[in-house]
Amino acid sequence: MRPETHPPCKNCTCISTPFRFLNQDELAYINQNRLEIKFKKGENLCKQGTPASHVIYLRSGLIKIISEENRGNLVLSIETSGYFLGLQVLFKPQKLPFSAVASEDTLACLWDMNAFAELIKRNASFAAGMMKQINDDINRSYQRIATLGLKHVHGRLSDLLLSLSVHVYKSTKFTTSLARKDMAEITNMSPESLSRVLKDMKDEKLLKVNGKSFELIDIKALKKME
Amino acid sequence: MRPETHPPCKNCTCISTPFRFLNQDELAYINQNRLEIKFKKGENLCKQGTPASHVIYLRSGLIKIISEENRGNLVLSIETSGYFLGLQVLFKPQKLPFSAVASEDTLACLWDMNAFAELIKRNASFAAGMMKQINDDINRSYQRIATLGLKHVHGRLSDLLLSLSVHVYKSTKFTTSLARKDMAEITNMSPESLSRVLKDMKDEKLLKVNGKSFELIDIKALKKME
DNA sequence: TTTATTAATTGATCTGTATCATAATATTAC
DNA sequence: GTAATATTATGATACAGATCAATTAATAAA
Repeated sequence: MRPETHPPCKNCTCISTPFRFLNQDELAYINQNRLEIKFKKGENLCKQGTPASHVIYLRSGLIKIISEENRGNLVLSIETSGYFLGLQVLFKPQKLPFSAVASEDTLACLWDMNAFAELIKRNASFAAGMMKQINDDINRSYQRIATLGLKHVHGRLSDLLLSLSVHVYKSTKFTTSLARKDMAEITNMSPESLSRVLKDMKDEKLLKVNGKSFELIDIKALKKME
Repeated sequence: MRPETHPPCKNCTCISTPFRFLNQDELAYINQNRLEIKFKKGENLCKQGTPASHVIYLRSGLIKIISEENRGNLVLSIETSGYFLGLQVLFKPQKLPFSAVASEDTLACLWDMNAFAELIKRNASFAAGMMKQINDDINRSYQRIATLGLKHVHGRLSDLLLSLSVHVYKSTKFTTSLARKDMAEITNMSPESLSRVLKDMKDEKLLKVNGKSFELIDIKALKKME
């Protein structure tokens, strides 16, 4: 990862986020504690077990948040531009309970976590805005618990494809940087199962696949998959 | 559920929570918007699909937060006294994405959610304190994703027993109100599997069981279960 | 108490998905 | 271009855990 030249926070696109509640002084303060970093595909944005040092705003790219356990790793969520990574551990001084890894090249802003926490304690509107962000997280994480706990491989893959379509690539037709192995990891199934399920879906004309290019055809049926 | 007589917030035990950051006026304000309710075992504290109306503080008892899906219900978490239910949907005006059901008789304080949100937007320390509560939630929910996704039945039951021991009953020896069926639901396995796994654990002398009374013997081994 | 009802256990079988093995395809190196 | 390597797909088998069926134990009712 390497530093970049960058516009100050007050001119940044992320101003559309809870940052809009900050005044000029506060923006200047947080900008002083900011780094802009490019993470290459495969690089860690943060590492489980280390202390949290920054709140990381994703300007572009794709990351996975993973839990590293004895039995293996499990993808907790995938996130793309507009995401604030690290809010989950604000005011929790322990070691990070998760890692984050770039699934494709990712451009990010890093703010010192203490400075960030300071702003939250000074500006309640900013705090409320960030709380909303965290609540998006927790609700998606609840959704993921339900998906992993209740749905079979077909339903889990449907969920991923719909999520990529709606939240990441914003089109029913998209080309992903994710390998089959990555998709298998995210859906918590073996790559072999992923191949088979994808074949089933092609056969049932729910979608078209060509390598890493996907086109979702029967969205309604995909949503109903269990 | 029925109303109860109660001391005002300023004299309440929950004053040890982020409520300590509230001044007398703020405490009076939130107390005006408070109800104290007893939920009987089996009753809903809130229902998925309805609008969120209150933040609910658990003073005693045990509840489960569940996601109700086509395929069935899945337990997202179990919570006991000291828990704030509903923070997850603060500033998110949509319908509740989960239900909460009392697993045993539960005594709770309900605050009007709008009044609660108002306080957060006025008092940043209170906001930060509540953010910490939410972050406890999200981290436990990450943990649950990992458990459900990676561990087999033995590991999942170990996790439940350890969690009951540490967080709920605060002893290695406890008598639970949960039926086997409840425990099976929480660990996302069939009641038959639960019986078998429990038998295995007894045979391996990891714990003692007598009806609903448990004594955890080999904690270290239980923690290692996968 | 005895009976009725529900909850928990145990056994037999079935099923979804992982794993292992192999083949086909795509990508990279030369 | 061809060879080497990595990725993806397909087939055969194995296994964890669900489901179905039957039994036993516990609780509630008479």
